[in-house]
Amino acid sequence: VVSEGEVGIALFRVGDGWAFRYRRCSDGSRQILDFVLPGELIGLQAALFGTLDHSVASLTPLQLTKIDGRLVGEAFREFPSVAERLTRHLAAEARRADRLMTVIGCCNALQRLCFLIVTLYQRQRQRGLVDEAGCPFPLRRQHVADALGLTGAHVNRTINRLHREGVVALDGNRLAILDTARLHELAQADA
Amino acid sequence: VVSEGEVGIALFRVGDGWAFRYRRCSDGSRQILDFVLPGELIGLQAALFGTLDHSVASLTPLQLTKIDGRLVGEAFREFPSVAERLTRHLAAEARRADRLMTVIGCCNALQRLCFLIVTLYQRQRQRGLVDEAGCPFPLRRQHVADALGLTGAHVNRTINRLHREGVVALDGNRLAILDTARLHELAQADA
DNA sequence: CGGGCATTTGAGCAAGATCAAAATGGGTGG
DNA sequence: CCACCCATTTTGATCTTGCTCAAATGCCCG
Repeated sequence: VVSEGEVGIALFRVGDGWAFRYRRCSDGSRQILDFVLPGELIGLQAALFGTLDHSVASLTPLQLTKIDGRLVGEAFREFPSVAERLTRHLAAEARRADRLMTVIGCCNALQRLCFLIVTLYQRQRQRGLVDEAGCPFPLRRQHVADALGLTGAHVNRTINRLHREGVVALDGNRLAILDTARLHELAQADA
Repeated sequence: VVSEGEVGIALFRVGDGWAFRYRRCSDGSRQILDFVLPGELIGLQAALFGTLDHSVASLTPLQLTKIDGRLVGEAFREFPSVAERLTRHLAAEARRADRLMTVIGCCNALQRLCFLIVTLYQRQRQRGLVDEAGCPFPLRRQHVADALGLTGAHVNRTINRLHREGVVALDGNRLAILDTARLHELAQADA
């Protein structure tokens, strides 16, 4: 719903809703690189480079605020604190990418899944989006699969297993964590 | 030979030699996140955050220049063009991470290997490190495996296959590309 | 009620892992 | 110059995880 393109200096702030950044392989398969949560930015790379080497799509309806990308260049000259914050944001994304890559490269399906659940939960908790009933989780099986380098069928089996064992409950668009200790133990592959 | 730590605001420039950034999983396996070529920086994340969430190790003897990480903070205030260049460097690393993650998540062993060979070759060509006999390639089989999410044994079989088919020659510490067209065709999984 | 999409499930398959052993192949000290 | 040592590469046999493909089920919404 948002963009799939390559060009432009558009920068957006997501006021509300979820999106994700992804790349397609030559065989059509998709790798989801990161999820964009409410309050985060889309297109920072474009503002810096003039091109985006990935695509962005929405997971839920988005409420976007457009920011003129040329302001980014100016920020470096006139608002150093803004520039520094942008740079930190970039570095935080890079850290998430490093962690996800490590999990995809080193871990089995169960560990990957637990990692994704834990990180999405924690990112939402930091923003106060978690309540006692859990938190939003608007991903379909296929999104989970494409984020973790698995197939939808196998993700489904693995989720069901976690459910059967009483670790998490993932129904429709909500996530509830039932056994935090066990979940973290399984996801510990990160740091 | 360099660092494995977590703290410090040290920033280094690699004058000569190769290094790599990596993370370890709980089971001891290693994911190589990126390679650091001559002329590049180590520890930019540390300079921005005060911590590094990955480790760095050398692949060949390194000649390092230490830079005071506090200068980075100052750069934002006083040398906007330097700050902007640092930010671009960070964004370039992020792009490489996105590409590598996509290949690991979506591609088979042969495609992953070709991708790595192509990207390391091209990065060296940009720096004029390639001659008619090929270019340096100081990675052991295990480094290739850990960068691509494979095992050393399987990397070896795949490299031998590429060699047998006359696509590349990887002996000791040098890489020679014999059939550029075929190699790129196999590596096309990127963009 | 019906169409379309997502989830679920099964059976069979295959790419790559695992484990261990054998073969290289430099580098080094004698 | 040679013999030895250690790391790396190479190879084989076997196994497992996760993939593939397809069918069945369920669900939402018009």
